[in-house]
Amino acid sequence: MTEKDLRERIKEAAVEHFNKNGYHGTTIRNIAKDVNCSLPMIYYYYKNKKELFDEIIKKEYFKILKKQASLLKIDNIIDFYTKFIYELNSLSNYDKQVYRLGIKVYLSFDGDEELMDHMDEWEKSILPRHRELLKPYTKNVNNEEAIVRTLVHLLETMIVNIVVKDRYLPKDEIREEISIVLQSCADNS
Amino acid sequence: MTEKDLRERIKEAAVEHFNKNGYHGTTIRNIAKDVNCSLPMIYYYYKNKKELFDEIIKKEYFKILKKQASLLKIDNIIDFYTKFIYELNSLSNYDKQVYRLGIKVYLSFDGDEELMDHMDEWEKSILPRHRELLKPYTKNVNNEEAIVRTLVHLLETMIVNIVVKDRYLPKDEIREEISIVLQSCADNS
DNA sequence: TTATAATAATAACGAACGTTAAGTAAAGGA
DNA sequence: TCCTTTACTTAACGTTCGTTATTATTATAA
Repeated sequence: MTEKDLRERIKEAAVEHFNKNGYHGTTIRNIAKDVNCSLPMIYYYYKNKKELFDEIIKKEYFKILKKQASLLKIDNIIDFYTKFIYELNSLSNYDKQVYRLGIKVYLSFDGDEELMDHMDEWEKSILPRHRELLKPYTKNVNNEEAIVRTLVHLLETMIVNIVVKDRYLPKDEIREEISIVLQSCADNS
Repeated sequence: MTEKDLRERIKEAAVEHFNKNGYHGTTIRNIAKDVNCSLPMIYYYYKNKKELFDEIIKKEYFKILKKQASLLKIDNIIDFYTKFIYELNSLSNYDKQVYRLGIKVYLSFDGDEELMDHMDEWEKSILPRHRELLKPYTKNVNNEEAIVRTLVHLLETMIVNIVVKDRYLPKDEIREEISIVLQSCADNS
């Protein structure tokens, strides 16, 4: 009911609606009804519908990505990646929905080109980051690049399964799959 | 201009619009403008917007999936999966867009629950089908299930890359990644 | 030729959309 | 006390949406 409160509640309801019905399927009226406020209050806190959507992607989504990326404490590389994926399972419902929305924009299923460009920047940093992480373990291997690519591809699918399809992935299944890809260099760890 | 023609042209324009703007972002008026016909002509051939969308998914999308699935002519398993993915690159533009739309529904990014259920049926058949395909090659291996799962996950990402993100995946990159996952049982081939 | 069916367009319907103008209620500082 | 700012509502705006009633044109078959 008080100041900051309502603004936040609007954003949370917006995430839910954008998630369920997409940008065009979401109406300001439905959001207002959900948070039990009048329609113009949304325009009181956000310039318009697009700004509300953009704030969710640009602030909330990237906040989650960066938090995930800062989890770096590696001893065993397979443990690390297993944990990296497994912890997505226990993301809060809100974070999961924001993540889902972000993936939707990333796959150009929603949002606009400007947001897409924003994401491309991030994506370009993914492969090099994992290559760096894996460097100590791939130095005795001749297909380093392919292994990094395969791993990143595998991680992507698991992320989609957990976040987008909202499935629970057991820790040992995650570990098994990562091990299969990294088995050729895991001996060096 | 003649009978069957217009109906088909409407569907093709619809695929493009649903793809670009989602179900709610697509308007009958825009489709009509694209095919250069009057607005009610779309209602002449399709009951309403939803039926137009449903026909694309239920008929066109599954047609593509089934065509893909019938490609079974295996001698070498890695060759087979490489070809299976590689040929997605040369899908026609229309087929690619339909495929993309289907994935969108499959990820519950568009469409409704009824369509989702339709897809779940199909998805349940995927893992067993690949397990069957791989059976001759995994009999001397103790983690058969994990390998099948990993492979299917990897295939999914590659499909998304080609069809959804519209990227070209070179044949040798595809083969490399599949080989990494299947290396433990490829010796038996 | 005439009747019938298929293919098309014009114009409009009510409903819902994003957005805003105008005003109210409460709170805080001068 | 009065004034300004903040938080909020009612009511409406212009537009666009999905959809349809009505009518015109063309093709086919009798």
